[in-house]
Amino acid sequence: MELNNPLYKNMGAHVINSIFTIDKGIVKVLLIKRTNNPYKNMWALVSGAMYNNELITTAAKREIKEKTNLENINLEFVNVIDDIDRSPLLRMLGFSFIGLVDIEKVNIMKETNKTSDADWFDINKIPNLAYDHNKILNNSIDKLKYLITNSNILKTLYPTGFTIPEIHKVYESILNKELDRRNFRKKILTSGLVKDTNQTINFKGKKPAKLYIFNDNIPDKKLI
Amino acid sequence: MELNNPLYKNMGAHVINSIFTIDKGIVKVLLIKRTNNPYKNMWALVSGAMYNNELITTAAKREIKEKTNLENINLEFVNVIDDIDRSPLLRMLGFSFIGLVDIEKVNIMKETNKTSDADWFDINKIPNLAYDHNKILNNSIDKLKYLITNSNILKTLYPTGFTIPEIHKVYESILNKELDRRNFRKKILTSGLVKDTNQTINFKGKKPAKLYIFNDNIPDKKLI
DNA sequence: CCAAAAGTGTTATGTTTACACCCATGT
DNA sequence: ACATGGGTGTAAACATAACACTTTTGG
Repeated sequence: MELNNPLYKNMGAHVINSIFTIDKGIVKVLLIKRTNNPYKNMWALVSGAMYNNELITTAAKREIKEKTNLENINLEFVNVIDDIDRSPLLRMLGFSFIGLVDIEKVNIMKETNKTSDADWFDINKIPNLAYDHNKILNNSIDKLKYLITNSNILKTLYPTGFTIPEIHKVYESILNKELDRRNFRKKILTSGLVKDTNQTINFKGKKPAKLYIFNDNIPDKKLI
Repeated sequence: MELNNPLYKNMGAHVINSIFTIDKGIVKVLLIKRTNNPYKNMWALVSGAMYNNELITTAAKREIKEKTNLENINLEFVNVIDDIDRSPLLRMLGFSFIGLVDIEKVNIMKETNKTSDADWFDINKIPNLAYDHNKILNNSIDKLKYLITNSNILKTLYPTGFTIPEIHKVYESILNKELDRRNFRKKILTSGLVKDTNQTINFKGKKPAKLYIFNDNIPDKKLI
Protein backbone atom coordinates (compact mmCIF):
# COMPACT_ATOMS: atom_id res chain seq x y z
CA MET A 1 0.00 0.00 0.00
CA GLU A 2 1.43 3.31 -1.09
CA LEU A 3 1.05 5.31 2.08
CA ASN A 4 2.03 8.59 0.48
CA ASN A 5 -0.82 8.51 -1.98
CA PRO A 6 -2.94 11.52 -0.96
CA LEU A 7 -6.04 9.39 -1.33
CA TYR A 8 -4.95 7.39 1.71
CA LYS A 9 -4.10 10.37 3.86
CA ASN A 10 -6.14 12.71 5.94
CA MET A 11 -8.65 10.19 7.10
CA GLY A 12 -10.03 10.36 10.59
CA ALA A 13 -12.72 8.72 12.66
CA HIS A 14 -14.99 9.84 15.42
CA VAL A 15 -17.79 8.48 17.54
CA ILE A 16 -21.31 9.80 18.16
CA ASN A 17 -23.26 8.54 21.16
CA SER A 18 -26.99 8.65 21.79
CA ILE A 19 -27.32 8.11 25.53
CA PHE A 20 -30.89 7.42 26.56
CA THR A 21 -32.70 7.31 29.85
CA ILE A 22 -36.30 6.94 31.02
CA ASP A 23 -37.38 9.84 33.21
CA LYS A 24 -40.83 9.34 34.77
CA GLY A 25 -41.98 7.42 31.72
CA ILE A 26 -40.46 9.81 29.17
CA VAL A 27 -37.62 8.59 26.95
CA LYS A 28 -34.88 11.19 26.97
CA VAL A 29 -31.49 11.58 25.32
CA LEU A 30 -28.42 13.32 26.70
CA LEU A 31 -27.29 16.41 24.79
CA ILE A 32 -24.32 18.70 25.44
CA LYS A 33 -23.82 22.32 24.50
CA ARG A 34 -20.75 23.04 22.42
CA THR A 35 -18.37 25.86 23.42
CA ASN A 36 -16.24 25.75 20.26
CA ASN A 37 -16.79 26.29 16.59
CA PRO A 38 -18.10 24.85 14.41
CA TYR A 39 -21.68 24.86 15.72
CA LYS A 40 -20.67 26.90 18.77
CA ASN A 41 -23.42 27.08 21.44
CA MET A 42 -25.52 24.44 19.71
CA TRP A 43 -26.73 21.24 21.32
CA ALA A 44 -25.11 18.03 20.13
CA LEU A 45 -24.89 14.35 20.87
CA VAL A 46 -21.92 13.26 22.96
CA SER A 47 -19.26 12.85 20.30
CA GLY A 48 -15.58 13.23 19.64
CA ALA A 49 -12.48 11.97 17.89
CA MET A 50 -11.41 8.35 17.86
CA TYR A 51 -7.67 7.82 18.29
CA ASN A 52 -5.75 5.38 16.14
CA ASN A 53 -4.89 3.17 19.13
CA GLU A 54 -8.47 2.63 20.26
CA LEU A 55 -11.29 0.27 19.43
CA ILE A 56 -14.37 2.20 18.37
CA THR A 57 -16.19 1.39 21.63
CA THR A 58 -13.13 2.41 23.65
CA ALA A 59 -13.19 5.79 21.95
CA ALA A 60 -16.92 6.11 22.58
CA LYS A 61 -16.54 5.36 26.29
CA ARG A 62 -13.62 7.75 26.66
CA GLU A 63 -15.52 10.58 24.99
CA ILE A 64 -18.55 9.98 27.18
CA LYS A 65 -16.37 10.06 30.29
CA GLU A 66 -14.59 13.25 29.17
CA LYS A 67 -17.72 15.17 28.28
CA THR A 68 -20.23 13.96 30.88
CA ASN A 69 -18.30 12.03 33.53
CA LEU A 70 -20.45 8.95 32.92
CA GLU A 71 -18.66 5.61 33.22
CA ASN A 72 -19.36 1.91 32.74
CA ILE A 73 -21.95 2.37 30.05
CA ASN A 74 -22.77 -0.55 27.81
CA LEU A 75 -22.77 0.62 24.24
CA GLU A 76 -24.39 -0.88 21.17
CA PHE A 77 -23.12 -0.11 17.70
CA VAL A 78 -25.69 1.49 15.41
CA ASN A 79 -24.12 2.39 12.07
CA VAL A 80 -21.30 3.92 10.07
CA ILE A 81 -21.72 7.44 8.75
CA ASP A 82 -19.55 7.83 5.68
CA ASP A 83 -20.77 10.99 3.94
CA ILE A 84 -17.70 12.55 2.41
CA ASP A 85 -18.04 16.17 3.45
CA ARG A 86 -18.92 15.77 7.10
CA SER A 87 -15.86 17.71 8.20
CA PRO A 88 -14.09 20.56 6.39
CA LEU A 89 -10.76 19.51 7.88
CA LEU A 90 -10.42 15.94 6.65
CA ARG A 91 -12.39 12.88 5.65
CA MET A 92 -14.20 11.90 8.83
CA LEU A 93 -15.82 8.52 9.30
CA GLY A 94 -18.45 8.40 12.01
CA PHE A 95 -19.45 5.50 14.24
CA SER A 96 -22.75 5.82 16.03
CA PHE A 97 -23.57 4.15 19.36
CA ILE A 98 -26.46 3.77 21.78
CA GLY A 99 -26.18 3.74 25.55
CA LEU A 100 -28.85 3.42 28.22
CA VAL A 101 -28.48 4.77 31.76
CA ASP A 102 -30.59 5.03 34.90
CA ILE A 103 -31.22 8.72 35.50
CA GLU A 104 -31.43 8.10 39.26
CA LYS A 105 -27.94 6.69 39.43
CA VAL A 106 -25.92 9.07 37.33
CA ASN A 107 -24.54 12.51 37.93
CA ILE A 108 -23.92 14.39 34.71
CA MET A 109 -21.08 16.88 34.65
CA LYS A 110 -22.65 20.09 33.33
CA GLU A 111 -19.45 21.81 32.18
CA THR A 112 -16.17 20.62 30.74
CA ASN A 113 -13.45 22.34 28.76
CA LYS A 114 -15.39 21.65 25.58
CA THR A 115 -18.99 21.93 26.78
CA SER A 116 -20.95 24.60 28.61
CA ASP A 117 -24.08 22.60 29.49
CA ALA A 118 -25.56 19.11 29.46
CA ASP A 119 -29.16 18.03 29.80
CA TRP A 120 -31.73 15.35 29.08
CA PHE A 121 -34.18 16.04 26.23
CA ASP A 122 -37.49 14.30 25.51
CA ILE A 123 -36.86 12.44 22.24
CA ASN A 124 -40.06 13.96 20.86
CA LYS A 125 -38.79 17.51 21.54
CA ILE A 126 -35.30 17.63 20.07
CA PRO A 127 -33.90 21.01 18.94
CA ASN A 128 -31.76 21.51 15.85
CA LEU A 129 -28.49 19.79 16.64
CA ALA A 130 -24.92 20.38 15.49
CA TYR A 131 -23.53 18.53 12.47
CA ASP A 132 -25.75 15.68 11.20
CA HIS A 133 -26.75 14.70 14.72
CA ASN A 134 -30.52 14.90 14.21
CA LYS A 135 -30.29 12.21 11.54
CA ILE A 136 -27.94 10.10 13.65
CA LEU A 137 -30.28 10.37 16.64
CA ASN A 138 -33.28 9.25 14.58
CA ASN A 139 -31.40 6.15 13.46
CA SER A 140 -30.44 5.47 17.05
CA ILE A 141 -34.04 5.75 18.26
CA ASP A 142 -35.06 3.14 15.69
CA LYS A 143 -32.22 0.89 16.78
CA LEU A 144 -33.21 1.32 20.44
CA LYS A 145 -36.71 0.08 19.61
CA TYR A 146 -35.23 -2.87 17.81
CA LEU A 147 -32.89 -3.68 20.68
CA ILE A 148 -35.46 -3.72 23.48
CA THR A 149 -37.60 -6.17 21.50
CA ASN A 150 -34.69 -8.38 20.39
CA SER A 151 -32.02 -8.22 23.10
CA ASN A 152 -31.40 -7.83 26.81
CA ILE A 153 -30.17 -4.24 26.47
CA LEU A 154 -32.32 -3.20 29.47
CA LYS A 155 -30.16 -5.39 31.69
CA THR A 156 -27.87 -2.41 32.20
CA LEU A 157 -30.75 -0.43 33.71
CA TYR A 158 -31.64 -3.17 36.18
CA PRO A 159 -28.43 -4.91 37.23
CA THR A 160 -29.96 -6.16 40.48
CA GLY A 161 -33.49 -6.97 39.32
CA PHE A 162 -36.79 -5.49 38.30
CA THR A 163 -40.51 -6.15 38.49
CA ILE A 164 -42.64 -6.84 35.43
CA PRO A 165 -44.83 -3.71 35.89
CA GLU A 166 -41.62 -1.65 36.10
CA ILE A 167 -40.23 -2.75 32.72
CA HIS A 168 -43.72 -2.79 31.25
CA LYS A 169 -43.75 1.01 31.54
CA VAL A 170 -40.29 1.22 29.98
CA TYR A 171 -41.34 -0.86 26.97
CA GLU A 172 -44.43 1.25 26.48
CA SER A 173 -42.36 4.44 26.64
CA ILE A 174 -39.68 3.33 24.20
CA LEU A 175 -42.03 1.63 21.73
CA ASN A 176 -44.49 4.48 22.16
CA LYS A 177 -47.56 2.25 22.32
CA GLU A 178 -49.74 0.44 24.85
CA LEU A 179 -49.01 -3.19 25.61
CA ASP A 180 -51.61 -5.32 27.43
CA ARG A 181 -49.99 -5.94 30.80
CA ARG A 182 -51.25 -9.53 31.10
CA ASN A 183 -49.98 -10.54 27.68
CA PHE A 184 -46.78 -8.56 28.23
CA ARG A 185 -46.04 -10.58 31.34
CA LYS A 186 -46.66 -13.85 29.54
CA LYS A 187 -44.38 -12.93 26.64
CA ILE A 188 -41.59 -11.75 28.90
CA LEU A 189 -41.75 -14.89 31.04
CA THR A 190 -41.91 -17.35 28.14
CA SER A 191 -39.37 -15.59 25.91
CA GLY A 192 -36.28 -16.76 27.76
CA LEU A 193 -35.28 -13.14 28.27
CA VAL A 194 -35.63 -13.09 32.04
CA LYS A 195 -35.46 -15.38 35.03
CA ASP A 196 -37.14 -15.39 38.43
CA THR A 197 -35.06 -14.46 41.48
CA ASN A 198 -37.62 -15.86 43.96
CA GLN A 199 -37.48 -12.49 45.70
CA THR A 200 -40.19 -9.90 46.05
CA ILE A 201 -40.17 -6.18 46.63
CA ASN A 202 -42.74 -4.20 48.64
CA PHE A 203 -44.27 -0.90 47.65
CA LYS A 204 -46.47 0.92 50.15
CA GLY A 205 -50.09 -0.16 50.04
CA LYS A 206 -49.60 -2.59 47.18
CA LYS A 207 -49.25 -6.28 46.75
CA PRO A 208 -45.56 -7.27 46.78
CA ALA A 209 -44.09 -7.64 43.30
CA LYS A 210 -41.82 -10.46 42.15
CA LEU A 211 -38.26 -9.60 41.19
CA TYR A 212 -36.72 -10.86 37.94
CA ILE A 213 -33.35 -10.37 36.28
CA PHE A 214 -32.38 -10.39 32.62
CA ASN A 215 -30.53 -13.45 31.39
CA ASP A 216 -27.09 -13.03 29.86
CA ASN A 217 -27.52 -15.40 26.96
CA ILE A 218 -30.81 -14.79 25.31
CA PRO A 219 -32.46 -16.51 22.35
CA ASP A 220 -31.90 -15.00 18.92
CA LYS A 221 -35.47 -14.01 18.07
CA LYS A 222 -38.07 -11.33 18.50
CA LEU A 223 -38.87 -11.46 22.19
CA ILE A 224 -41.68 -8.96 22.70
CA MET B 1 -9.16 19.16 16.24
CA GLU B 2 -5.39 19.08 16.43
CA LEU B 3 -4.54 17.38 13.18
CA ASN B 4 -0.88 16.99 14.03
CA ASN B 5 -1.56 14.85 17.07
CA PRO B 6 -0.06 11.48 16.12
CA LEU B 7 -3.15 9.78 17.53
CA TYR B 8 -5.16 11.22 14.65
CA LYS B 9 -2.70 10.31 11.93
CA ASN B 10 -2.00 7.13 10.08
CA MET B 11 -5.54 5.92 9.91
CA GLY B 12 -6.79 4.11 6.85
CA ALA B 13 -9.84 2.21 5.76
CA HIS B 14 -10.46 -0.71 3.49
CA VAL B 15 -13.31 -2.86 2.31
CA ILE B 16 -13.76 -6.64 2.35
CA ASN B 17 -16.40 -8.22 0.12
CA SER B 18 -17.99 -11.63 0.40
CA ILE B 19 -19.49 -12.23 -3.04
CA PHE B 20 -21.82 -15.20 -3.07
CA THR B 21 -23.45 -17.25 -5.79
CA ILE B 22 -25.54 -20.40 -5.99
CA ASP B 23 -23.95 -23.00 -8.26
CA LYS B 24 -26.20 -26.03 -8.86
CA GLY B 25 -27.66 -25.73 -5.37
CA ILE B 26 -24.31 -25.09 -3.65
CA VAL B 27 -23.68 -21.72 -2.01
CA LYS B 28 -20.26 -20.49 -3.07
CA VAL B 29 -18.11 -17.45 -2.36
CA LEU B 30 -15.64 -15.74 -4.67
CA LEU B 31 -11.99 -15.89 -3.55
CA ILE B 32 -8.93 -14.42 -5.22
CA LYS B 33 -5.32 -15.51 -4.95
CA ARG B 34 -2.89 -12.83 -3.80
CA THR B 35 0.32 -12.17 -5.72
CA ASN B 36 1.86 -9.78 -3.19
CA ASN B 37 3.00 -9.99 0.39
CA PRO B 38 1.68 -10.15 3.01
CA TYR B 39 -0.11 -13.49 2.62
CA LYS B 40 1.38 -13.97 -0.87
CA ASN B 41 -0.23 -16.87 -2.79
CA MET B 42 -3.03 -17.26 -0.25
CA TRP B 43 -6.71 -17.08 -1.07
CA ALA B 44 -8.57 -14.04 0.17
CA LEU B 45 -11.89 -12.27 -0.06
CA VAL B 46 -12.10 -9.47 -2.61
CA SER B 47 -10.71 -6.55 -0.65
CA GLY B 48 -8.68 -3.41 -0.93
CA ALA B 49 -8.11 0.14 0.19
CA MET B 50 -10.83 2.75 0.49
CA TYR B 51 -9.85 6.21 -0.72
CA ASN B 52 -10.68 9.32 1.26
CA ASN B 53 -12.94 10.66 -1.50
CA GLU B 54 -15.20 7.57 -1.67
CA LEU B 55 -18.24 6.30 0.15
CA ILE B 56 -17.59 2.88 1.60
CA THR B 57 -19.83 1.17 -0.96
CA THR B 58 -18.15 3.09 -3.79
CA ALA B 59 -14.80 1.75 -2.65
CA ALA B 60 -16.21 -1.76 -2.41
CA LYS B 61 -17.61 -1.64 -5.95
CA ARG B 62 -14.37 -0.23 -7.34
CA GLU B 63 -12.27 -2.93 -5.70
CA ILE B 64 -14.57 -5.62 -7.00
CA LYS B 65 -14.33 -4.21 -10.50
CA GLU B 66 -10.52 -3.94 -10.31
CA LYS B 67 -9.91 -7.43 -8.99
CA THR B 68 -12.65 -9.47 -10.71
CA ASN B 69 -14.16 -7.29 -13.45
CA LEU B 70 -17.62 -7.68 -11.90
CA GLU B 71 -19.88 -4.63 -12.13
CA ASN B 72 -23.30 -3.50 -10.98
CA ILE B 73 -23.35 -5.59 -7.84
CA ASN B 74 -25.75 -4.64 -5.07
CA LEU B 75 -23.86 -4.64 -1.81
CA GLU B 76 -25.13 -4.94 1.74
CA PHE B 77 -23.12 -3.65 4.66
CA VAL B 78 -22.24 -6.29 7.24
CA ASN B 79 -20.00 -4.84 9.95
CA VAL B 80 -17.02 -2.76 10.97
CA ILE B 81 -13.78 -4.54 11.81
CA ASP B 82 -11.81 -2.37 14.21
CA ASP B 83 -9.15 -4.64 15.70
CA ILE B 84 -6.13 -2.42 16.22
CA ASP B 85 -3.32 -4.54 14.77
CA ARG B 86 -4.92 -5.66 11.53
CA SER B 87 -2.20 -4.02 9.47
CA PRO B 88 1.48 -3.49 10.38
CA LEU B 89 1.57 -0.31 8.30
CA LEU B 90 -1.13 1.80 9.91
CA ARG B 91 -4.39 1.62 11.78
CA MET B 92 -6.73 0.00 9.31
CA LEU B 93 -10.51 0.06 9.75
CA GLY B 94 -12.35 -2.60 7.78
CA PHE B 95 -15.84 -2.47 6.30
CA SER B 96 -17.34 -5.78 5.32
CA PHE B 97 -19.95 -6.23 2.57
CA ILE B 98 -22.06 -8.95 1.00
CA GLY B 99 -22.86 -9.26 -2.70
CA LEU B 100 -24.89 -11.86 -4.58
CA VAL B 101 -24.37 -12.67 -8.27
CA ASP B 102 -25.75 -15.11 -10.81
CA ILE B 103 -22.91 -17.43 -11.77
CA GLU B 104 -24.42 -17.90 -15.25
CA LYS B 105 -24.27 -14.22 -16.02
CA VAL B 106 -20.82 -13.20 -14.85
CA ASN B 107 -17.38 -13.64 -16.25
CA ILE B 108 -14.72 -13.47 -13.57
CA MET B 109 -11.32 -12.11 -14.54
CA LYS B 110 -8.86 -14.75 -13.36
CA GLU B 111 -5.74 -12.58 -13.27
CA THR B 112 -5.08 -8.93 -12.51
CA ASN B 113 -1.97 -7.03 -11.51
CA LYS B 114 -2.64 -7.94 -7.90
CA THR B 115 -4.17 -11.39 -8.23
CA SER B 116 -3.09 -14.61 -9.91
CA ASP B 117 -6.34 -16.57 -9.72
CA ALA B 118 -10.02 -16.28 -8.83
CA ASP B 119 -12.55 -19.00 -8.15
CA TRP B 120 -15.80 -19.94 -6.45
CA PHE B 121 -15.54 -21.97 -3.23
CA ASP B 122 -18.27 -23.99 -1.50
CA ILE B 123 -18.87 -22.09 1.76
CA ASN B 124 -18.56 -25.38 3.62
CA LYS B 125 -15.07 -26.00 2.16
CA ILE B 126 -13.17 -22.77 2.72
CA PRO B 127 -9.35 -22.92 2.97
CA ASN B 128 -7.28 -20.81 5.36
CA LEU B 129 -7.61 -17.29 4.07
CA ALA B 130 -5.34 -14.26 4.23
CA TYR B 131 -5.67 -11.75 7.08
CA ASP B 132 -8.79 -12.20 9.23
CA HIS B 133 -10.91 -13.14 6.23
CA ASN B 134 -12.17 -16.47 7.59
CA LYS B 135 -13.80 -14.63 10.49
CA ILE B 136 -15.18 -11.93 8.22
CA LEU B 137 -16.63 -14.55 5.86
CA ASN B 138 -18.36 -16.36 8.73
CA ASN B 139 -20.04 -13.13 9.81
CA SER B 140 -21.10 -12.52 6.22
CA ILE B 141 -22.63 -15.98 5.88
CA ASP B 142 -24.72 -15.30 8.99
CA LYS B 143 -25.79 -11.96 7.58
CA LEU B 144 -26.69 -13.57 4.25
CA LYS B 145 -29.02 -15.97 6.09
CA TYR B 146 -30.58 -13.05 7.88
CA LEU B 147 -31.01 -11.05 4.67
CA ILE B 148 -32.76 -13.72 2.63
CA THR B 149 -35.34 -14.18 5.39
CA ASN B 150 -35.81 -10.47 6.08
CA SER B 151 -35.21 -8.61 2.82
CA ASN B 152 -35.50 -8.80 -0.95
CA ILE B 153 -31.75 -9.30 -1.44
CA LEU B 154 -32.44 -12.09 -3.96
CA LYS B 155 -33.98 -9.53 -6.28
CA THR B 156 -30.53 -8.95 -7.77
CA LEU B 157 -30.33 -12.62 -8.81
CA TYR B 158 -33.71 -12.52 -10.57
CA PRO B 159 -34.15 -9.08 -12.08
CA THR B 160 -36.64 -10.35 -14.66
CA GLY B 161 -38.53 -12.90 -12.57
CA PHE B 162 -38.34 -16.33 -11.00
CA THR B 163 -40.51 -19.32 -10.20
CA ILE B 164 -41.29 -20.42 -6.66
CA PRO B 165 -39.54 -23.81 -7.02
CA GLU B 166 -36.45 -21.95 -8.28
CA ILE B 167 -36.06 -19.73 -5.23
CA HIS B 168 -37.20 -22.56 -2.97
CA LYS B 169 -33.93 -24.35 -3.78
CA VAL B 170 -31.95 -21.18 -3.16
CA TYR B 171 -33.51 -20.69 0.26
CA GLU B 172 -32.80 -24.31 1.18
CA SER B 173 -29.18 -23.94 0.06
CA ILE B 174 -28.48 -20.73 1.92
CA LEU B 175 -30.36 -21.64 5.09
CA ASN B 176 -28.97 -25.16 4.86
CA LYS B 177 -32.22 -26.86 5.79
CA GLU B 178 -35.30 -28.36 4.15
CA LEU B 179 -38.38 -26.18 3.79
CA ASP B 180 -41.75 -27.77 2.99
CA ARG B 181 -42.43 -26.60 -0.54
CA ARG B 182 -46.18 -26.14 -0.04
CA ASN B 183 -45.77 -24.02 3.10
CA PHE B 184 -42.83 -22.19 1.51
CA ARG B 185 -45.03 -21.13 -1.39
CA LYS B 186 -47.75 -19.92 0.95
CA LYS B 187 -45.32 -17.89 3.06
CA ILE B 188 -43.66 -16.30 0.05
CA LEU B 189 -46.99 -15.38 -1.51
CA THR B 190 -48.54 -13.95 1.66
CA SER B 191 -45.41 -12.17 2.95
CA GLY B 192 -45.60 -9.21 0.60
CA LEU B 193 -42.12 -10.04 -0.65
CA VAL B 194 -43.12 -10.95 -4.21
CA LYS B 195 -45.78 -10.22 -6.77
CA ASP B 196 -47.27 -12.19 -9.63
CA THR B 197 -46.32 -11.26 -13.22
CA ASN B 198 -49.16 -13.28 -14.79
CA GLN B 199 -46.54 -14.93 -16.96
CA THR B 200 -45.44 -18.55 -17.01
CA ILE B 201 -42.28 -20.29 -18.09
CA ASN B 202 -42.02 -23.75 -19.67
CA PHE B 203 -39.47 -26.40 -18.81
CA LYS B 204 -39.32 -29.55 -20.94
CA GLY B 205 -41.70 -32.23 -19.78
CA LYS B 206 -42.99 -30.28 -16.82
CA LYS B 207 -46.04 -28.28 -15.98
CA PRO B 208 -45.50 -24.58 -16.76
CA ALA B 209 -44.41 -22.55 -13.73
CA LYS B 210 -45.70 -19.11 -12.80
CA LEU B 211 -43.27 -16.22 -12.86
CA TYR B 212 -42.99 -13.81 -9.92
CA ILE B 213 -40.78 -10.81 -9.21
CA PHE B 214 -39.55 -9.38 -5.92
CA ASN B 215 -41.17 -6.19 -4.73
CA ASP B 216 -39.05 -3.11 -4.13
CA ASN B 217 -40.62 -1.98 -0.91
CA ILE B 218 -41.06 -4.91 1.37
CA PRO B 219 -42.56 -5.14 4.86
CA ASP B 220 -40.20 -4.80 7.80
CA LYS B 221 -40.59 -8.27 9.32
CA LYS B 222 -39.40 -11.83 9.15
CA LEU B 223 -40.71 -13.02 5.79
CA ILE B 224 -39.81 -16.71 5.64
C1' DC C 1 -49.80 -43.41 -20.75
C1' DC C 2 -45.94 -42.43 -17.99
C1' DA C 3 -42.44 -39.67 -15.59
C1' DA C 4 -41.33 -35.34 -13.70
C1' DA C 5 -42.16 -31.41 -11.49
C1' DA C 6 -45.86 -27.59 -10.65
C1' DG C 7 -49.72 -26.38 -8.28
C1' DT C 8 -53.42 -26.57 -4.57
C1' DG C 9 -56.28 -27.59 0.10
C1' DT C 10 -57.24 -29.36 4.73
C1' DT C 11 -56.51 -30.53 9.40
C1' DA C 12 -53.93 -30.23 13.61
C1' DT C 13 -51.04 -27.61 16.47
C1' DG C 14 -49.13 -23.67 18.43
C1' DT C 15 -49.11 -18.66 19.20
C1' DT C 16 -51.17 -14.26 19.99
C1' DT C 17 -54.84 -11.38 21.32
C1' DA C 18 -58.66 -9.79 23.99
C1' DC C 19 -60.59 -9.55 28.10
C1' DA C 20 -62.24 -9.97 33.83
C1' DC C 21 -61.49 -11.34 38.18
C1' DC C 22 -58.88 -12.19 42.59
C1' DC C 23 -54.92 -10.97 45.88
C1' DA C 24 -51.69 -8.64 49.23
C1' DT C 25 -50.56 -4.50 51.26
C1' DG C 26 -50.81 0.21 54.01
C1' DT C 27 -53.88 3.41 55.64
C1' DA D 1 -63.00 -1.83 54.68
C1' DC D 2 -61.09 0.16 50.89
C1' DA D 3 -57.95 1.99 47.50
C1' DT D 4 -53.98 0.72 44.88
C1' DG D 5 -51.65 -1.77 41.92
C1' DG D 6 -49.84 -6.96 41.43
C1' DG D 7 -50.94 -11.33 39.82
C1' DT D 8 -53.51 -15.04 37.09
C1' DG D 9 -56.72 -17.83 33.48
C1' DT D 10 -59.45 -18.68 29.52
C1' DA D 11 -61.63 -18.51 25.06
C1' DA D 12 -61.38 -16.72 20.35
C1' DA D 13 -58.66 -15.49 16.48
C1' DC D 14 -54.84 -16.16 13.89
C1' DA D 15 -50.55 -18.19 12.15
C1' DT D 16 -47.68 -22.17 11.36
C1' DA D 17 -46.71 -26.97 10.44
C1' DA D 18 -47.72 -31.42 8.67
C1' DC D 19 -49.28 -33.83 5.11
C1' DA D 20 -51.63 -36.00 -0.07
C1' DC D 21 -53.68 -35.45 -4.18
C1' DT D 22 -54.37 -33.25 -8.93
C1' DT D 23 -52.45 -30.84 -13.14
C1' DT D 24 -49.60 -29.96 -17.17
C1' DT D 25 -46.15 -31.03 -20.06
C1' DG D 26 -42.70 -33.86 -23.27
C1' DG D 27 -41.42 -38.16 -24.64
